[in-house]
Amino acid sequence: MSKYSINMNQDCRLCPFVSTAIEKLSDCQMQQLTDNHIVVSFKKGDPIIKQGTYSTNVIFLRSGLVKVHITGPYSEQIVKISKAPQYLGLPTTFGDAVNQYSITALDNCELCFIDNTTFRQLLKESEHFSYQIIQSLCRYEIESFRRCANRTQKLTRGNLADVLLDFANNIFQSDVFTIPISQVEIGNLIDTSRESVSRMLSEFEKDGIIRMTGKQMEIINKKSLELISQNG
Amino acid sequence: MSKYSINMNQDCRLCPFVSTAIEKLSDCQMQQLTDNHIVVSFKKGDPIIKQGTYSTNVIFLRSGLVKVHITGPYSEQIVKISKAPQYLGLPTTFGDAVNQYSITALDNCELCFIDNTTFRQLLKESEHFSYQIIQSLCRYEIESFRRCANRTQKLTRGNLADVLLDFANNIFQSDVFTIPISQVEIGNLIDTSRESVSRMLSEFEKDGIIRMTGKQMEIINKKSLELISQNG
DNA sequence: ATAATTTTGTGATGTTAATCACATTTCTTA
DNA sequence: TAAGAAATGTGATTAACATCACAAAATTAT
Repeated sequence: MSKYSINMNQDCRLCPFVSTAIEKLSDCQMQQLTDNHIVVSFKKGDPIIKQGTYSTNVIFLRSGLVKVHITGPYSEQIVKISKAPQYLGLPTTFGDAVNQYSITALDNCELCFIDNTTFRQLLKESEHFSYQIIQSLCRYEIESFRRCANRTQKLTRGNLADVLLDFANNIFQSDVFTIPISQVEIGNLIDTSRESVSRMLSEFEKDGIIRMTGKQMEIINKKSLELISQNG
Repeated sequence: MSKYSINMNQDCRLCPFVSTAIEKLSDCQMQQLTDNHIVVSFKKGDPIIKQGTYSTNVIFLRSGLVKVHITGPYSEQIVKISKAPQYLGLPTTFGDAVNQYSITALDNCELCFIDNTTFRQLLKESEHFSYQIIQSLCRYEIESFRRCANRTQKLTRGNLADVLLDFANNIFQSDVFTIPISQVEIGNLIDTSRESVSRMLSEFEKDGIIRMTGKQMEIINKKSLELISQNG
C-alpha cells in the first residue's frame, strides 16, 4: 500500500546522516559509495527487512524509527527499537543469505540501500571502516545479552518501566512523547500480554507516575520509574 | 586454586585447532601470530574472562568446553555453552574496555591468549580474516536473538528438552553423555529454578525419555524430546 | 460522515513455576 | 575415612501472569 519515493545518487559527502564509520573514507571511496546506493522513503508500518527473504542490500537508516523483530516459537518478539542514524540489520545481511529477522518502520523513514559488493569493497579497502563495523557488531551483541538477561529476570513492572525510560532517555530525549507502538507491541517487546501492559499502565497512572492521553505519554515521576526498574 | 600450565610460542601453523579464519593468512602473518601468543591450560571451574575486569587479550579456545555467563539484575544467566575450536569473547574484547560478561571453563581447556595489537594488525592486513570475523560476529548475534526468543516464549519443559538436545546433537554428538553442569546451572541457562529442573528431569525419566545415573545421561526417546521442544 | 476495524480497559478464572522447607544423596577435602 | 559442603529430590503454598470474555474507545477506510 505504500509508494516509496526514490532518490538516486545522493552525494554521501553531503549527507547529514552519514555514519561515523564512513567519515574516514577517502574521497574516491566516498564517490564509490555515492554512485552505488539509493535513498528510499518508507512510511509507518512498511517492512524494511523481512524474515525469510534473501538479504540483498546493506541498509543505512538516515532518519526515522524502526523495530527489529523476530518470529519466535509462539509469537512475535520485538528485539529492540532503533533510531537513526545507524546501519540496519548488518548481522542478518552478512550472517546468512536469508534474513533471520525483520525490520519494520515505526514512522516515516529515510533509508540508504547500499550495494552489497560496494560495501564489502569498502570493508576491504578501509581498515578503519571495517574495525568500526566490527566494534559496532560487538556492542550490539553485548547489548543483546544484557537485554535478554533483563527481560527474562525482571518482572513485567520493571520491564515496562524500562521501556518508558528508554523512550524518554534514549529515543525521544524528552519526558513527553508519543508512544510509537501499540500495547500489543509493548507486550511483544517485554514478553507479556497486552492485557498486562494495559493494566500496568493504568496502575502507573493511578500512582501518579505517568500521565496518558491516548498515545501521548508524559512521565511525571521519573524517580519512581527508576525504582520500579531496579526493584521490579 | 589452579595452576595454569603455560607454553610459549607454539607454531600456529602446526596447531590442529587453528581457526578457519586464520587459514588464509600469509606465512609472515602466521609467524607474527606464533610469536605473539601463549597457550594456557585451564581446569574445570577456572574463570577465563571475568565480567567487570579489563579485557586484555583475544582468546582462542583450542580444546574444552566453556560457559558464557552474565550477571543479570537478580541472578546469573548462562548465555550459552561453547565448545572448541572457536574464539572466545570477541564481543566483550572489542566492544568495551571492560568485560561485560564472564566465561568459565566447564572442563579442562586449552586456550591461546593472543596479543590484542597483533590481532588488530591481522584484521588490518587480511581482508579475508576480518571478513571471517565479521561474519562470525553476525552469526553469533542472530543466534543470540533466536536463543532469547526461545527462552522467553517456550515453557520450561521445552527449554529443558532443548538443552538436552543441544548437548546430544551439538556438544557431545552422542545420545549418551555426562552433563557438564549442575542443575542450578541448567536453571541459569533456561531461566528457571533448580527445583523445577529436578522435577522435570524426574518426569522425563518417569516417562521413559531419558535415563539418568548421577550426571550420566542417556537419551532414550529423542523423538519425544523433539516433540516437547516444539510443543512445550 | 459513517461503517468497519483495530486498539484498549477491566473483571473472573486458571496455570505455570517460584519459593519455602527439609530430607537425602553425592562430592570434597582434611 | 569421616566430616563438611554442595547438589539433588520432593511436598506444600503462593505469586505473577496468561487466558478468556466482553465492553468501550479510537483509528482507518469507504
